[in-house]
Amino acid sequence: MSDPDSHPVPTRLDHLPSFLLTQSARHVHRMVFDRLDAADARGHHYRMLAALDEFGPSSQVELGRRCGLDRSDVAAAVDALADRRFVERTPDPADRRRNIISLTRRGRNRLTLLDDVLTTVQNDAFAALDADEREQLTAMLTKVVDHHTRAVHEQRAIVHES
Amino acid sequence: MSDPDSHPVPTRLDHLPSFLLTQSARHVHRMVFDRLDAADARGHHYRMLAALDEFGPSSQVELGRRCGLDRSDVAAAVDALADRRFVERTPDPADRRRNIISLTRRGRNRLTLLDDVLTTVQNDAFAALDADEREQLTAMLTKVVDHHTRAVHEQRAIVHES
DNA sequence: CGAATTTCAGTGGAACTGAAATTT
DNA sequence: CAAATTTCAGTTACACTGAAATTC
Repeated sequence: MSDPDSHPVPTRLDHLPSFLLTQSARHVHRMVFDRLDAADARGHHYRMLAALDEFGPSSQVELGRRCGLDRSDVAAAVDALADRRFVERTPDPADRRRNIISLTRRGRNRLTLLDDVLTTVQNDAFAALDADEREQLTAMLTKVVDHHTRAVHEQRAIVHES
Repeated sequence: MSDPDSHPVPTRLDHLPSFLLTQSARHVHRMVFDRLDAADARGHHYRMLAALDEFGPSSQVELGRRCGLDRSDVAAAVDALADRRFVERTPDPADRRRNIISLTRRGRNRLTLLDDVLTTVQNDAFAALDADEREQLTAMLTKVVDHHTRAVHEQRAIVHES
């Protein structure tokens, strides 16, 4: 009671995957956030730059889907990156509803810098795990994410059939 | 382009543990949230009831530490549970700064109900993993969480030494 | 005095909803 | 007409900060 460091977690929670997942995500997210913040960046900045680098110029919805950003938040995120000349936003001549977002040279350099930041923070955030364990972890988290993504697809397919 | 279901994730992110962790936590959290919402509950309600059930009556800070709730959010959470008679808040006669939070019989029943909800949703949220994989996952997430918790302790110890 | 507990007011990132305007 | 894209205004759960009041 008098020891401020004694706060055992209820075993019920201690064995609850969803709780462990939420807690660890919180810790890791905070570390990532702090490091990116020190570099004047946000998590979705890195994600968007990475998506543009790998898949080339794309529309905003496409970009949002690729890096797990809500349709409605892409606009502001692109604004922030365009303000600093990391990306360019140009109207699509072939479909005038769309904007085409493309990576600039500055954006590519920025991505390289953030790559370093992210690599470093992974080592700190997952210092408790050795290389094997990290691979196991990513493998299982990948399964979880894929399963959910597939579920969303099926849901959408049902809607489309109606 | 025309296929709305084609939104591959950049491989850079696909292999980034922090990204996978955040994404899966988001999916799982949403499922848990929805089920609990249907039962008129929040995640921290379950956590608090579980902590009270396992460790017995405790102060609010203690409760917060045990279930990962910020000191400042415990008050409102206790309010919500006390309003529905799931917990009782009584001043501690031995230390009048403290409130003692204790589980009521209704609270215990509530916990039983939420136990069912949580067990069910785990099966859905982690349906992509078999029993072995789930154990591996929880084992590794436990390591990650413990490591971070320990880091926080050390930080506090340093502050205390000054 | 310092330290701990409760409490409140407020901040801020993040995910999301709904809807309007434009274009296909 | 319906459907897709961008955009904006607003909501909400959540984690957190800072500070006041009380008590040890």
